[in-house]
Amino acid sequence: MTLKTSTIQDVARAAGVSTATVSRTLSNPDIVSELTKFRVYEAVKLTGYRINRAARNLRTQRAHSVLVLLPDLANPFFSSILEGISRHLSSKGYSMLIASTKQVHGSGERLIDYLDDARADGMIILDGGLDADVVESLENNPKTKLILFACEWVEGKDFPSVRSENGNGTHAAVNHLYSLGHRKIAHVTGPKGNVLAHARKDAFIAEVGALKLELKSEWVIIGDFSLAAGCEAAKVWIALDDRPTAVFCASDQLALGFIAELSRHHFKVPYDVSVMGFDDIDFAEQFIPSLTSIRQDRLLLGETAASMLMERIESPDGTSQHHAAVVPVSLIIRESTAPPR
Amino acid sequence: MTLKTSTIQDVARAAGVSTATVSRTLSNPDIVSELTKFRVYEAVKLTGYRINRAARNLRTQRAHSVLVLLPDLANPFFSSILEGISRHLSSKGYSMLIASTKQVHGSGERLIDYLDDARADGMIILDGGLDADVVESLENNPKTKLILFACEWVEGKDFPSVRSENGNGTHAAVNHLYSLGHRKIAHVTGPKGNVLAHARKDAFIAEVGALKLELKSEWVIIGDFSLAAGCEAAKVWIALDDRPTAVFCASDQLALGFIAELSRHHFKVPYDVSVMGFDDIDFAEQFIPSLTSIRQDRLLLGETAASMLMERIESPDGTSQHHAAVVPVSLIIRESTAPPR
DNA sequence: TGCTCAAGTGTAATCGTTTACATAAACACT
DNA sequence: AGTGTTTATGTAAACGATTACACTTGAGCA
Repeated sequence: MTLKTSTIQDVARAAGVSTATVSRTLSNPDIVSELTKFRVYEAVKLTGYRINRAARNLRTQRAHSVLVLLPDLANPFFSSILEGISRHLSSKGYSMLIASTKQVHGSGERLIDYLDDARADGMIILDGGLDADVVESLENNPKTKLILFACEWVEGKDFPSVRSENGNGTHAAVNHLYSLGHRKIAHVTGPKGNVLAHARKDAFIAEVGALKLELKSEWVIIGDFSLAAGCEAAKVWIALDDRPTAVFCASDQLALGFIAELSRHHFKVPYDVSVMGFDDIDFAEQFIPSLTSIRQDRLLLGETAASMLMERIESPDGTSQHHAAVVPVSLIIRESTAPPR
Repeated sequence: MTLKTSTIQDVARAAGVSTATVSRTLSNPDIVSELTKFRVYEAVKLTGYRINRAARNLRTQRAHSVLVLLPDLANPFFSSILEGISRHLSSKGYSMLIASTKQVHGSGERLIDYLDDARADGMIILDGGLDADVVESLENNPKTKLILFACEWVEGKDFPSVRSENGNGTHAAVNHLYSLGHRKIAHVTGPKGNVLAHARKDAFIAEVGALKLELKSEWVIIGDFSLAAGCEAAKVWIALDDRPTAVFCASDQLALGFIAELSRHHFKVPYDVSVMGFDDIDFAEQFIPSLTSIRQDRLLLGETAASMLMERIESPDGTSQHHAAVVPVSLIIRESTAPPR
């Protein structure tokens, strides 16, 4: 075990060739003769050579890594997306850097620094709720082409993005409830200002309109995607004079909180009211009752995001690049929805 | 918006000083005169200079980043730990690289490469279930001092580590059930071969022995930390002739699956049986019934791990380093436990 | 005055790669 | 033989920072 790791010079010496040849053998073997290749490989084995990435990164002007930005690291919703991103990146020899927008902001760092200081070649942002000035700084940077939004996006801005079919999902949800016989359907929304919340709410209202269903304004309950907001929404529902027979929640967490709170007040799902969510998180299946939901393919979403970004990183002049991708969702029917009483 | 980012040379020129002075101003301002400092800062502003990390990393022989290895990226259990790690790292100007042991292994890469090729200065491993040959390669590397296990660890090996008080937690759990009046207590374990599962099981058996409680061998049910295993364990419990009145599960997911399955068979928790978990994940509070559990402070665990590792990275010769840390746990009493009928 | 010392700055080597350019050998063709 | 082309390799200049060392001042002091 040598303490000093060996360099390309050591390999060159051991193989009796120049460093250029070693480098070529390792990164572009086709242009090197068989005999030389053999010698170099042997020398690599002998010396235990590992390429020094810092040196390569400096010389190639590439960090060989991508930054993923989450609104909040502690939110389990993102873990599968990360898995998808990571899979694609590591298959291309790239590493995945992670940070939370909150934290970066709090520490006085600027997001764009990651690109400007050559720490990352591109970034995937999973947070549509960035401050306007931050978004502007991202837009005006020369490397703005290397920024991609996944899952969420920024309304009115033209960043490349990958998202789930929020409209189609909402369509499927409302129609599922409709076809069960529900005619009075409520909606619990995500947080005000969140693009997903708005997209789903708008789609909900459009869909209910298309089916010519009654929709009282108090049947659209403002929430924030969390369990706690689901509990609050349940209290609101309970207090209604004219209660909808079905509730479509903008997230599974909302739906689970909703059901939990109802249960504390001795309402039974789906007997007293049908409830469904959006996302199909792991717990949706195990909850009692198990939750009808719209499944987002978070793994695919992550993989798509990574592959779109890699395409941009590797094609220098942005020719024929995909600008937006939409990942399909599917309706998963479980126990929490049933025909109205 | 210049396309080419400016270098330290540009700043030096703009400030009318040498690159050495610019570098000193930025990294060691105390030794530079006030006037020069002012000039350099102005020049930095003027040029929009951002340090190039690749160049610095090469010159300083530091990656200024740490690798965190998870067994499985899609497991939400780890997200708070990551948050804790990330907080500490970014406060020190370090970045967080993430990979999953599965994936690294699958791609034919070796874990130790991250250290050997200067991609990371150290690593935090959250997976005690590495293959023996992988562990050996980590042990025999000259940089082995820069590897730290968090949460889980490898039995019989002497890597630095941070973990929760698994013994104390188990003690608190069993005594909570005992003090409610339970005398027949079952345990659903984590997966065979997992260090946490073993630690908790051993502590459970010891504790039950200390209280001189009866313990039939079929009251220790082998699980694997998952919701699904919890369901299976419930079926086993139902089939017992002599059913324990309380069940201590080695994870919250197990406990929730256990309760869900019982409910499908019309058993009521805590009326028919008390159930508790370990971890205190977010859902524990919202589940119906809400779950009594042992809370692990995952944020603190992450922060502690990061700070121990940073200490090792920054002290070159390993003087007076902490080798192991234990993070306290606490008993959170909720609805899923009650006196036996 | 002459000497020492400290403070502040500049010069240039260095980190370990990649790659443009030069060179040399081998081959094909007239 | 002379020429052009291809293939394989070497030489050396980058990439953009940090830092050991040398140098220039001016102050302090006998």
